[in-house]
Amino acid sequence: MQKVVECCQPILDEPLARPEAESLAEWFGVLADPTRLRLFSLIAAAGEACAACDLVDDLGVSQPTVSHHLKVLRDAGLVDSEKRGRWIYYWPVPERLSVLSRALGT
Amino acid sequence: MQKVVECCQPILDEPLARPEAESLAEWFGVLADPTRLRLFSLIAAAGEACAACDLVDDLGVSQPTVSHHLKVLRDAGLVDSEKRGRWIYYWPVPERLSVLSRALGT
DNA sequence: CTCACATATCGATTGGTATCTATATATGAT
DNA sequence: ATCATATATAGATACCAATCGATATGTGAG
Repeated sequence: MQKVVECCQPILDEPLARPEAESLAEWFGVLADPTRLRLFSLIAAAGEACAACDLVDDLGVSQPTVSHHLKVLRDAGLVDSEKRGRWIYYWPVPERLSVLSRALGT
Repeated sequence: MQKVVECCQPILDEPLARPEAESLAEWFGVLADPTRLRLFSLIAAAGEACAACDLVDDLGVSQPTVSHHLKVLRDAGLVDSEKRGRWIYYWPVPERLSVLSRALGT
């Protein structure tokens, strides 16, 4: 997720080159886990959320697992976060979804 | 990919339930492989294509690997296919992408 | 200062999947 | 009928990612 390839032509339009395909596949991979999707959706629907406050209980997975998924989401730029006291709050970055949406052709 | 859950509310709108999350994640998983993305993109850009005719050479992976990915794409409903003589032709089913697009919120 | 708690990291396990080679199956051409 | 070729399957390998328990780290409360 480091090197950001300008992503991407709608995949229906012309054959994806290898680097673009790798970039896109990585992004879709972030969304290809049900726990992570629910985590993101919980954050997005709430507007913002913190792990201990809201997320661990709702998801039914362990705290380290939630922590891991939050890191993946943050690294992918799908959420942003801020530390407030002992808690870290997360909120969605919907522009990232738009990029994917566009690649899907809409 | 068997049981088709009515999919899905835009994931920004309200928390995804577990079954919907699993469904969506599975679809994104289909797109989360660079070889498979390029394969789909090649088919879509060409309008239609057959494996031996067009695909194996361009992708640089073995014939069984292409066959495997084509099966995944077909099972997911992202492509449809028809046998003509010795060849099997594939074409894209873009409506499937629209479903994902919509879940992403556009 | 100490304690409780929020979060991150570590190490291990496990399940899945992409890929290959080898081989089987199917089908049209000669 | 035989042969060449398109596709599928089988079995093996290798890698990656999700998860957990245990533990470390950081931070505010009292």
